Amino acid sequence: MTLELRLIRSFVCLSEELNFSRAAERLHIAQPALSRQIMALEATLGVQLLHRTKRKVELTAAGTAFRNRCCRLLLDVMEAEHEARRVAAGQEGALAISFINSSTYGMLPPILNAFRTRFPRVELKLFEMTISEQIQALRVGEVDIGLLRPPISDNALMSRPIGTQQFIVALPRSHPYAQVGRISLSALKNDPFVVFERQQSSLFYSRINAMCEAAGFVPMVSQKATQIHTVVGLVGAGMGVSIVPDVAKNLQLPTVSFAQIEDNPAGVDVCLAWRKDSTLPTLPAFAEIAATAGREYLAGS
Amino acid sequence: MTLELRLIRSFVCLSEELNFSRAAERLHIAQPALSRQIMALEATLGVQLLHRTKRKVELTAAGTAFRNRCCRLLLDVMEAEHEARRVAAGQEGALAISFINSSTYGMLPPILNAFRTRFPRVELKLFEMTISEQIQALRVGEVDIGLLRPPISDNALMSRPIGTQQFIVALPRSHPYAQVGRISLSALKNDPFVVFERQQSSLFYSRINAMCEAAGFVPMVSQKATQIHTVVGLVGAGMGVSIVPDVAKNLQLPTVSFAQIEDNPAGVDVCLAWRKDSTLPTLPAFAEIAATAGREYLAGS
DNA sequence: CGGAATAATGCCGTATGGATATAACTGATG
DNA sequence: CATCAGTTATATCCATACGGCATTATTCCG
Repeated sequence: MTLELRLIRSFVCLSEELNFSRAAERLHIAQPALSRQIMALEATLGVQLLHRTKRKVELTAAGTAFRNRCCRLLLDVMEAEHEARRVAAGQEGALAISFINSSTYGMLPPILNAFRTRFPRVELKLFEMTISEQIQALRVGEVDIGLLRPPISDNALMSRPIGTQQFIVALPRSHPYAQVGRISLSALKNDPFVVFERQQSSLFYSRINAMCEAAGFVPMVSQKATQIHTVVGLVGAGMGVSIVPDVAKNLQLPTVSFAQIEDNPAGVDVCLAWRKDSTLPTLPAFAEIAATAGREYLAGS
Repeated sequence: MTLELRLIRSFVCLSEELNFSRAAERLHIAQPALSRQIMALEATLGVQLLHRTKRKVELTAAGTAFRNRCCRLLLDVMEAEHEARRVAAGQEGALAISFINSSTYGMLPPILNAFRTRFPRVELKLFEMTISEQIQALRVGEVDIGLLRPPISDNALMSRPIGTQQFIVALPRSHPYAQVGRISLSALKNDPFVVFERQQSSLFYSRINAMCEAAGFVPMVSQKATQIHTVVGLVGAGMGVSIVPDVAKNLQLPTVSFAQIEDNPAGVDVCLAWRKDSTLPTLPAFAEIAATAGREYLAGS
C-alpha cells in the first residue's frame, strides 16, 4: 500500500477527536471504514500510531510526531492549491516587460501603476531595449511582453496598438520661434537639425525625413543621437532644432521649448507585442490594462 | 474530487518527463490512465497545469508553481514517514529519566553513555528526585522511567532490578581503623555515627539500623543528612563514622577512608521503574541498556 | 448483571481507477 | 505528397479497493 492524503486526513481528524465514531462522523464515513483506514495507514508505515483499548484511544509517541507532520502537510497542500489558482488567475507570478526608451517618459509609468494596483503580487521585471532587441527577446522567451513601435514582422508574435505618439518640434529657448507654440516645418528649412540614428530608430528616422520632404526641404543634420533625452538635451544645448515624439515634453528642460507642427501629420503607433503561443495568464490582463492606461494617458496630456 | 497524493506523484513525474507515455511507463501505469489522472487533477484545482499540443507538453505558469510545491510536498511526506518510523523504533524522541542521588556517582553515568551511543537522536531529560517523588512523577507521567530503590508498592508501575549496592564503612582518615580496609561493625559501637534521614532514605535507614543491631549495638547519632556526598563530607570533617553505599567511594575525598564490612550483609537493589501502560518505544531499549551497563559497572568496580 | 459505548470483523455492492484498443492529430521522411 | 512514427485523448471493459451495514467483542458504568 502507498501513503495517500485520504489516510492522512482521516488520521489527523482521528487524532483530534481520539474517538473513531466521532471522527468518522466528521469525515462523513462510517466507523468501520475509518477503523480500516487507520489500520491500513499503520500497516503502510509499519508503525503503531495509536494505542487503543476497547474503551479509549491515545496517540503513541510515533503517532504524535506523525500527527504534527501531517498537520503541516495538509496546510502545505492547501497552500499549494491556492497558489496554483492564484498563479492561474494571474494574481501571482512574474512578468518580464521590455519597452522602448520613449515610453519611459510616456505611458510606461501609468501602465505599471495601473497594473500594480490591480495585481500587487505579480513581480514585474523591466528591460529597456531597442525594438529589434525586443523582438529577439520575445522570440526566445526572455521577455513576456514588449512595449514597442511597429513594424513587427515576426509571425511568431502577436501585437496590439495601445496608443499613438504625435510629433512635435523641439527648439532652443533662444530660437525665434520658441514662444510661438505652433509652427510650420518649412520655417525650419535653414535650421540645423538634431536627428535620430537611422539604425536604432528607423521608424522615427523615416517618418521625420518624410515630413521634411513634404515641407519641401531636406534637414541639415548637425548631430545624431539615439535616445530621446539625448536629442532634447542637444537641442537645449543649442545644437539645433529637432522633430521628436510628444513624450519629450515630459522631460522639462529649461532651455528647450516645444511647438506643435501645423498640418500635423500622423503620429506613430505604440504597440504591445507578445508570443502567439504564450500561455501566461497575466498577459491578457496586462494587455488590457496597458491599453486603457495608454488611452487615459493620451487623453490626459 | 479531492486532491490525492497519487495525482501529485503522477503530476510531478509528468512534469519531469514532459511526455505522457514515458511518465506513465515510469509510474507503471498505462498512458491513458495518466491522461485521466492529470485531467482529474486539473479539474479539482480548476487550473490548467499543462499546455499540450498533440505533439508536445509543457508546464503553464501555474503548473510550474504547483510542481515546485509538489516536489517539496512529496519530500515532506517521505520525511514524515521516516520520522514516524524512527520514533517508533525508539531512535528518536525524548525520554524523561528520574534518578536517586546515589546513582549520580554510580551507575547513572555509564548507563547514559551507553544509551547515548546507541540512540544519539533521543533527547534525555534528567531529574534527580527522592524515591517517593519519583513514584509520584512516574504515576502522573512527568517522568518515563526512574532509577530508584525498592520498595515500589504502586501497582500501576513495573520495575526491574539492575544492580546491587553494597554497604561499606566511611571513616575519617584520622580514625584508628582508617588503614585496615576491612572491619567488623562491632568495632564501631562506641563511635559517633553520621546517618541518613529516616524520612528520605527509609531503606538505607532501616538496613543500617538492622546491621548495627546485628552487631550488637545501636549507633550513636552525631548528625543526620540526606544526600550521600553530605554524609561523606561530614565524615571527612570528623563528625563520625558512617555506613554508606559503595558508590560513595567514587567521591574521592582526601580526608575520608573506606573499609569493607566483615560478614558483609546483603546490599540494596537498585531498580528501574516505569508505568505498566507506557508505550514509549525507547523504554524497553533503555531498560535493557541500563541493565547491562549496570552489570558492567558493578563488575568493573 | 445489564445496558451503553466503542473498536474490530465479515460480507457485500458499487464506484473508482487501470488496461486495452482505437481515434485524432502532428511532424518527419522518403 | 503519402506514409509513418509518435503523441495525447476517448471508449469500453473489468478488477478491486473502499465504504456501508450488520454483527461481534470488550469494557465501563450504573
